[in-house]
Amino acid sequence: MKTTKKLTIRDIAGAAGVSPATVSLVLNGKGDISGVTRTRVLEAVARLNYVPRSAKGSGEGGSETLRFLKISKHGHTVNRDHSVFISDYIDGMSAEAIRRNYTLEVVSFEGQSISAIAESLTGAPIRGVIALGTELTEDDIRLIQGVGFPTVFIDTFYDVVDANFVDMNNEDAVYKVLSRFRAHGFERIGFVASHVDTTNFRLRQDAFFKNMARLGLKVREDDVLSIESTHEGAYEDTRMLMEGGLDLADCYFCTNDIIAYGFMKALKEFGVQVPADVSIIGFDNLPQSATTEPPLTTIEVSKRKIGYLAVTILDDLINASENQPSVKMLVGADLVLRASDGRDVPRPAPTRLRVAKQLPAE
Amino acid sequence: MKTTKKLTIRDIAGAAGVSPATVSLVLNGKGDISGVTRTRVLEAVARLNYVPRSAKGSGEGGSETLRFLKISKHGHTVNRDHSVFISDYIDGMSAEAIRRNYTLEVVSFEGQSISAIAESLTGAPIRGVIALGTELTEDDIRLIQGVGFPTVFIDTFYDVVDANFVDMNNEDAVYKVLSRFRAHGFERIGFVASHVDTTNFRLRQDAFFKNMARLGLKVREDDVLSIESTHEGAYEDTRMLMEGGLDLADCYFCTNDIIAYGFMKALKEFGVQVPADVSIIGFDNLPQSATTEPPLTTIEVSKRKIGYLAVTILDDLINASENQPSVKMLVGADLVLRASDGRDVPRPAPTRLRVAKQLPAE
DNA sequence: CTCGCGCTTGTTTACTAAACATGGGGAGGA
DNA sequence: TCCTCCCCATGTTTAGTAAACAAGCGCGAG
Repeated sequence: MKTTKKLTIRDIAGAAGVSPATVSLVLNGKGDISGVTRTRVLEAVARLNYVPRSAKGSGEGGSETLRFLKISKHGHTVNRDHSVFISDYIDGMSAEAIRRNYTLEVVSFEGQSISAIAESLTGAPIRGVIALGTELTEDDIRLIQGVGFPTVFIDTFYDVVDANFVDMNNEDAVYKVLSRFRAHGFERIGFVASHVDTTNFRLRQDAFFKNMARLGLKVREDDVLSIESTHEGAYEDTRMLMEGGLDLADCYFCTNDIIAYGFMKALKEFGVQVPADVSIIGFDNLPQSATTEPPLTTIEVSKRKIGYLAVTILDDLINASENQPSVKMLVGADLVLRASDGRDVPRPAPTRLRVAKQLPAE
Repeated sequence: MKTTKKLTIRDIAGAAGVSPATVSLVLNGKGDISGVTRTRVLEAVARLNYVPRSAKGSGEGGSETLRFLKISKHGHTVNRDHSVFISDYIDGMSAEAIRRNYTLEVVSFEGQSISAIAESLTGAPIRGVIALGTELTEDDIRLIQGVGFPTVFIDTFYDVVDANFVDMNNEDAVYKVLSRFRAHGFERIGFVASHVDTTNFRLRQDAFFKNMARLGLKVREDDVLSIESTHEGAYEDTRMLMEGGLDLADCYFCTNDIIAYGFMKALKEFGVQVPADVSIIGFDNLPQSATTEPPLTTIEVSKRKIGYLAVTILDDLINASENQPSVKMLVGADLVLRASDGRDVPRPAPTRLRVAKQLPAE
């Protein structure tokens, strides 16, 4: 007879209302267990403070663990405003990690040096690393990869760096934005850049110029603005620009949604109507973009897909029997149409003649 | 009441002594079914001559077939000289298709119009398409994709086209070539382009200029040559250039190995020593490159990996429950060092002063 | 104290119950 | 007679368990 002191998996099963086999499957991340049942089991484990009989000190399942490094060097882009997309990345990674019998652990770094981060990996009981590369430089990436674990970087992309990347396809996304503006017949297409230098912001700006050329559109130098990337900073910088007598373009593509919110807020205070006076398209489709005034047309990136593909590529690296060529993946994005880009609200600017262009098939 | 004439899966289940769900799993190759049980079910199916209600006339297993379109529009690059890399693509695709329970069928097209190719797909009993995109234009790609099957294009890559691609990373590969030449201290780095316009050739040429700039190297306009892309054509064109008094650069990166063979053969006939007088690096690592005189330093692309990844992405598309963002993948490559690039054979050109540059870590 | 055996604990395999999705057939209406 | 719509039969999928299996712990005997 077991004592009342020593818990077994059968006690957890009874407490959770499932079979012992199900508890085992949950604890080992195997089988097809629904989220509801999994939660119930894990709650029973926590409540009863169950420790498996064969538990190792702390190496529980460690040899099959993937570590996600959530790295925020300066917090300008990896911050609470963007926690929803970090969460989407994690959802995508977690689902696929579980499917492939890995445990995904998440380790956050805020302000730590990259060498400290690299050092935290040394000797860690993990099989591979997925690193959030938003705020990482090329050298950062080489340093993390130099630790020697199979590694995939997400939310960043560098040419000629021999590493594995999964990132959004900024170029294709910006092409969709600018095609949209061109379809509206806008001639002065502006861009709101960010003071902060991250890879994706830079890629987006490069894509702006490249696609303007590709679409046969001219860029006016003073239609390219640069403002702070926090909501408050974007708002203040835009106010200052407006106070400085900014001559508005027909429309602006903003580097990301946070910048677009601040930009729109300041425009509103100066009596500028969006999209009647100036159209705006953002990038990220944060949840708030559906509820801004007006709701923001924006680019939706499938962050879950990025997370999923990162685990796919990482698993290949882990299981490869020989040296693998690096793989760089770009995940496409969709334009989410809302009110801010001006489709249904004609621009009431009688002092300016708009030349109708041939509209691409839409 | 069902008649004795019309069998259902429930009759088979009864006859085999299993549940209808198990019969379904057996017939669809899913689930974890033991060999004993599977045999029992299949015997009952055969004995009772069961035909599923939704059976198509000749579609036995056909719905799980992937079709590889081997498309040669003009044969300048998709030809016998390159059959080894087509074969590598197929090997990679085939192994992964089998692993995912697909049949890979290969259909060759030589000189046919793209609309005829698209038409051959209409109504075909297949689940998805992988198309060799080497000689395809953007419009070709849109036409094939317009048929409506899940489709992945390999050996090509287009920005802003909303399609799925798996291609070699030309930019990273060319960076390795030029880094190598720079490491040798070469100042006049030449490029041998191809008369034929395919995406990869164009990407390779773009990458040449881009990486020369990135590495702080100057391009001399007359060091960029353009010759025919067949072995014979490359040889003749080079002979003509030499007869026209070509002033040779220190080294040349050739668009592909076939071009490099013809180029080297003609140089040899004019008494030019490779790599003593001029160094050469090719691209593709065809088997012959190991046995040329001298053996050719070249770029090795893992074509099997490309084939493998194409099936991976295609399977995701086929199984997706909702519209998927396009995915564009670039597979890295390795520089295969042989004799042709001049590492161990100093250039005996006393009439020209070579300025030593600081060598990057190698 | 050590060794061997039996039993407990946890895991895995292979199947099914039940829910879900699809399409065929029948009935009704034009 | 033909066409359309709705319902139900058929087949598939999801998620859980029974039962078999594997490993190791604990207890008893020498």
